[in-house]
Amino acid sequence: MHEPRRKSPPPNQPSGVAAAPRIRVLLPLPLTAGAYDYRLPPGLQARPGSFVVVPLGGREVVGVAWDGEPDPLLPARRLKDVRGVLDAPPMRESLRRFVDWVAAYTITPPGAVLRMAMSAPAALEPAPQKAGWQLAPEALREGVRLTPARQRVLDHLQPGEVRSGTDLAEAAGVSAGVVRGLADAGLLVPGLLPRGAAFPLPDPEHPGPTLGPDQAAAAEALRAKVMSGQFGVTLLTGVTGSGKTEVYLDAVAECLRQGRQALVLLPEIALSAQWLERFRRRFGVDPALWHSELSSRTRRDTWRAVAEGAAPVLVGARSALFLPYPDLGLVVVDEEHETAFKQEEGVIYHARDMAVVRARFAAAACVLVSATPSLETLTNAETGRYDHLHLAERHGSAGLPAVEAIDLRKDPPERGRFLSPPLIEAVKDTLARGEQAMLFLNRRGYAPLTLCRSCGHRMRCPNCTAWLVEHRAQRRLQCHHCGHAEPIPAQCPECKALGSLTPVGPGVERVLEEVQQLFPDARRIVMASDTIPGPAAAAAAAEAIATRQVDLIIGTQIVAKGWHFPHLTLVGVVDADLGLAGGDLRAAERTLQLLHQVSGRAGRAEAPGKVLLQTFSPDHPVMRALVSGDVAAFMAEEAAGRRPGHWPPFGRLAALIVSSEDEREADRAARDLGLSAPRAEGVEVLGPAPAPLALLRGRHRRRLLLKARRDVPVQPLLRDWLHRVELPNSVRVQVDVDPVGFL
DNA sequence: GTTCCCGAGTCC
DNA sequence: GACTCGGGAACA
Repeated sequence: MHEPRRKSPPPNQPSGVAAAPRIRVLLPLPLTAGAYDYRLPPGLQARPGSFVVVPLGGREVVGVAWDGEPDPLLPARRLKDVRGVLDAPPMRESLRRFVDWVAAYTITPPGAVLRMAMSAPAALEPAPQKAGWQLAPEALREGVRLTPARQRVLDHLQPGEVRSGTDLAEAAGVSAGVVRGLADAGLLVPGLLPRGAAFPLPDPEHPGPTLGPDQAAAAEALRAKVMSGQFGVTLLTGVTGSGKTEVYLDAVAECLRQGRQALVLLPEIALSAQWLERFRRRFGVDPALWHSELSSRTRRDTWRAVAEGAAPVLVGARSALFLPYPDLGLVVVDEEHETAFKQEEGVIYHARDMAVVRARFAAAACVLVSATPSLETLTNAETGRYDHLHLAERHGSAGLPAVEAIDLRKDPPERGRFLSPPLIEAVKDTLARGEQAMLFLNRRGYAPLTLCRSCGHRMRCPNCTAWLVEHRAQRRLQCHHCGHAEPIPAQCPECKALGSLTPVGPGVERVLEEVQQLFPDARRIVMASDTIPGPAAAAAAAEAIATRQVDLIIGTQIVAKGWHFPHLTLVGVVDADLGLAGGDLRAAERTLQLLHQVSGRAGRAEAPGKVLLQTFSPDHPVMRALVSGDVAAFMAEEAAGRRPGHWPPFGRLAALIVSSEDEREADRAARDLGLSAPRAEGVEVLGPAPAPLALLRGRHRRRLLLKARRDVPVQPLLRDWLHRVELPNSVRVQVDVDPVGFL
């Protein structure tokens, strides 16, 4: 660990008559009191945003000089001195205001939010300088005879220029040994590499793909938004395959011309190999990336490059919202309806909503992109808060796939099987034509439930309210909510019957097994989070499919992400009803979005696509909307259902999750919270009730739901409420403002 | 009497 | 989040 370079106060400064000024310092810790006050000793300069080193308890912590007035009532003897000011670009006002805003909105200590904005502490240290090679002085090189390889190396260096050995060897097309040899001969001498040149600059004028007429019109409108230099939100919609990405990349280009930075948020950055390929085609280089799996070194370099403005385009997961862009001009949220944008742990926030706020404080344009926008965003577009651009047609020659429902009551699969005769026929035809087919089932593993045939015992997780899922490849039963896994027992743990445990229901592994029997000659690939663990595997799978090394794709929801598989013409949804059960407010909306997205994988090139939905309720509004393609009508119906009860987006929700390892304590705490629930006009508290996962990772969970009219600010109510109730320390209360999903 | 471990409280 | 403090358990 390096000692950060910083300015320290000069020693033995005579203490003058005037008291040293005080400043507020926010520390990246979940301190409920917020910023602390410190004395700024003479000789140190700090303004809001400066990164400062301060004592806390017995240690030193890096924090940020914050806005606002220090508390004059705090006695001077309780104050400590700022120890130093770091030589790093100060945190901008737009980011400081964002941190405060997110903290207030999510009811989190501001320090906990600041921690997300200081996620690469090493970046605050000065960049270590790396060594490279430069030309030796002219005199030393005179009269030396050179091999062509050596000459090429020297030709790739300007006088005074420093390049790294590997970079130089690669540019000259020689081995590293040639560079080494030149150095040994004294023709190259060591030098220090310039800092911060790690990110190649995307070129907005790089020739990109040609846009179709309505793409061009939408791009023009977005460019105008960026050029205005003002905050504004635009919803960009269009059917899958209409080329929305190319349209917003054009806005990114405009942002670059303006000299500002652009941020693109993707729901699953690990699966975005094909997206990156499109970026490269448009700009000639790779963008800077940000996600949780970056190495600490890349993390540090990227954070610093962003802070210095050296990474003009950043593509990342939700945490990229908290990077220190000096002048953010555009924020794009692609697949804005995706629930992956909701952070469910720690600081609980929705990155799509926070992206809008981030853009507002930065005076940036914000673009929300989706083929199936959330009802929230759609409603904002309809009321005029957001502008709306729509691409009506698929780009190029591709048409929309034909969607049909297979009524499983009329066409049931064989006993113990999951593919119905019409779906099997369709797959057979597709393969016979030499085209690719995909079977979609949003369930990992072999079977979601394991049951004892003699006593009816069901294998469940000891830590969670969930069935254990059989994973046949590993011969284990796994819990998908905690880390629990156990071998498949030979006998029933309850009645001790031997060989009585039976898998019930399908998972992708079981569909694979069925497909192996039905189409033994088809080349198959399973795409699920456990078979595609990272970006490299995702890229390899996409490549194998695009180059027709695969005939049949069996996958969970990861196949729904924006892939472009030109030879895929049939998509079969094994269980279209999955996800509709359960009391979730958005179950129907989310199922529609997911199935629409999966359907969009079919027929993206010349050959027309076909989608078959296996369902027990072909008359369900979701199935009807998918078959007719009239998503707008479905969303209108959905809105009509939510408006009267003031359900989101026509009202506000906040969930309190009370949890404890002790079930009775959880119950008591939940009851106490229920008894002191806020009573106000337009506010209603539902519960307490067991949370849908009543037991999760060994904690018993109860849930209360606060529902309020749209015009009621819920944060003051929530803060008051939590203040009023004394709870034992073993009980944890999580506040989830605007909850999505059922956790 | 000594050591170790955990939960609670504090940090300006 | 990291540190200290203090009480109680476990040991000699």
